[in-house]
Amino acid sequence: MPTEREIELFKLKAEMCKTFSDYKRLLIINQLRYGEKQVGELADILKLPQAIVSRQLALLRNKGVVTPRREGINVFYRLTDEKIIEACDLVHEVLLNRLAKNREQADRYL
Amino acid sequence: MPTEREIELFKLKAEMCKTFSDYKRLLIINQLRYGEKQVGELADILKLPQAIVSRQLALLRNKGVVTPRREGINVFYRLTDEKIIEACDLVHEVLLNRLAKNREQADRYL
DNA sequence: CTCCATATATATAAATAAATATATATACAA
DNA sequence: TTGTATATATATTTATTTATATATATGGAG
Repeated sequence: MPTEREIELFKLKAEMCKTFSDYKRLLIINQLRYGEKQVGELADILKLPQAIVSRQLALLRNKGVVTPRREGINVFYRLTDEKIIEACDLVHEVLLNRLAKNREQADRYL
Repeated sequence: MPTEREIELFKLKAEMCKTFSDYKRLLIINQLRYGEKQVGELADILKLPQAIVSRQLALLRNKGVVTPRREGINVFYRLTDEKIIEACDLVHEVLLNRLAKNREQADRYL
């Protein structure tokens, strides 16, 4: 049985993972892979309304996933920790493995 | 701008990440770190009702995160891919970094 | 300094999805 | 058929997403 403290940590982890549970946020994170980008720039690239991008960035920001930097009228966002990309890439691999397995399974019925 | 196919992949990734966005499911995943466990065993260890554990396992199973193995009356669950643990550990590190930063920040105001 | 334009953030309401508790169903072995 | 382990259904509560509108922050012109 986990201790209270462990449970608290798992709750924090769950909250961080929750920020990865929306594809638009994953798209945003992916855009920040190679460096910082402005809010409007993200909205343009992803063809999403500014308010949506800003809202999602706020969520990511509150959970410490991204960090803003204001430069005059613009705000640049970057990933707070590069390990976030590593984690996303691992999930990508797991997903591909799973899809490959499904494919195999499907093939057996052809 | 991402392609339709890319967006589909990100949606699948988001769905998988969504399974990590609940602390009970993270507790379950953590229990499976070193090998398979039965449903009732998990319920006992985590002090959760059987129906809840079974339901959460069903979610994880549907997204390919865990795999069941029936042995008579019992069902053993294991992680489908060990990379899941690596990903969770990365999130753990990111979280610790973040907490450390907050601590630093807090210290500056003491 | 005031007014305006631009970039970003937030508030709110409506729609949608998820979690929980409780009850019930299924699967298997004796 | 009975007991044990696991799974599912449903209703209720609670949280999340989206769209729309509005607010704030900053820099520049006059």
